[in-house]
Amino acid sequence: MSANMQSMQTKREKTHRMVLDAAAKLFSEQGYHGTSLKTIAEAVNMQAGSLYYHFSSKDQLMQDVLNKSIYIIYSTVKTEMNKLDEAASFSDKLKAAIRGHMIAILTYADYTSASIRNYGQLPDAVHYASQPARDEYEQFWRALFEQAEIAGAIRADVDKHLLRLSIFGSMNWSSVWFNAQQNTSVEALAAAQADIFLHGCLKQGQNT
Amino acid sequence: MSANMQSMQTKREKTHRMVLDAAAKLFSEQGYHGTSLKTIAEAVNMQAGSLYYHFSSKDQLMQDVLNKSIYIIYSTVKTEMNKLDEAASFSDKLKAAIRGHMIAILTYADYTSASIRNYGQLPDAVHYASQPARDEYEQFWRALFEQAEIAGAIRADVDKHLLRLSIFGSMNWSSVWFNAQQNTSVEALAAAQADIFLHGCLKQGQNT
DNA sequence: ATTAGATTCTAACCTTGTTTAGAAAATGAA
DNA sequence: TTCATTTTCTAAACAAGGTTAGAATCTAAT
Repeated sequence: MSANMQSMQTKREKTHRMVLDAAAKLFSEQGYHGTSLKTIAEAVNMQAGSLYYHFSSKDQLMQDVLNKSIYIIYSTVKTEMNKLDEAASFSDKLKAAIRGHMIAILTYADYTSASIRNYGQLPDAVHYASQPARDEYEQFWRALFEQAEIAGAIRADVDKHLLRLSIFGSMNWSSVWFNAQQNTSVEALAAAQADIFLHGCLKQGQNT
Repeated sequence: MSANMQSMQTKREKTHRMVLDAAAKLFSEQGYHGTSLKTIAEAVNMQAGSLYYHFSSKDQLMQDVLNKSIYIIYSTVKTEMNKLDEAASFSDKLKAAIRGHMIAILTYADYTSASIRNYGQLPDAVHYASQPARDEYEQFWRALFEQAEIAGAIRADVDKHLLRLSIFGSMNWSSVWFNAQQNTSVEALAAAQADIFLHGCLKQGQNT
């Protein structure tokens, strides 16, 4: 083993990641059941059987994609939240959370889209394995809205439950239509998305 | 053939519909590739091979589910739009369109969810076959927003393209989490959904 | 009850998919 | 170069899926 192996990745780690990346991309494009190990192997110039040196099963492969996806999203959101002042308003906090979620989704579209688009269509074991991480992330958003309610920032007649699900729906669906080449920057998109949810689309005063 | 066959369904039609319903439900729950013909057949107490008396292939079955889904959504939206006065405001029109789309999605969740959740994960031939109908429906929404822009109803700084995609994302995602038993009425949900997009969630004047 | 037509079943075909075990090849330190 | 270790391939096992042809069954009008 060479001396400078401590900081750089071993071949094993590099290949492991290449396979995971290819799997994420294919799972997002063709779905879990629609993607065969042969297809994944071809994407990294290998034979299907060889994948088993890196992963114990197809389920395990999907599970790793899911976990990485959830980790990426949550940690990006945390990072954006941590940039805020102590005295940040709810509006700022919500914008930051949306920005983080959007950045994660659009920057790592293969992973996040693989996670979102296969939600509910996976073998039970795979689904359950990623449930705790998903629950924890959902809890973060619930808390954010509770906090906003206490602060009196949100209109009282807005259903917080629906609001959260609406925002999630919009953000997650963007992983389907977003095109890195032809669209504006991720930052701008995130800001526009937040703006719609905070202020709506009608001109002020227009109500009928 | 009995005499009163003109108004009632033949056995063939009844079974055809039962199979289609079962397929829609399973495609929505487990995805197109995750659902086998054997599973669909079991759901209607038949053998897999028997399905071929009613459908020429699995692809054809999915195509019929897609077409029915798009038809249901678009025609429900048209119905809601037609209830409006000549002089209806853009706000009213958008509310009506959202109401129609939501009613369709939540009332026929098996079909619409099968369509939405398998979007982009289907064999090319199946995908392309339903593209024209989808395009036509999308065109309806584009026109609605253009109309609104001309009327000056929408804030000028809102990207209409993003707005449309956001609304679609929220509405479509509701087919995943909606639970007919535990949730409030479809009408109420649709109204709340529209309200969020028209006015946002912030209290008036609250801007930072 | 008979019989033609409609509907479903049975049994196979062929392909494809996941997985495994052992052989083969590649790697890199001594 | 040598050799132990890591990595990949080959080949097969085994299950499951879509599809088809023909037999069997059911249905309803006569």
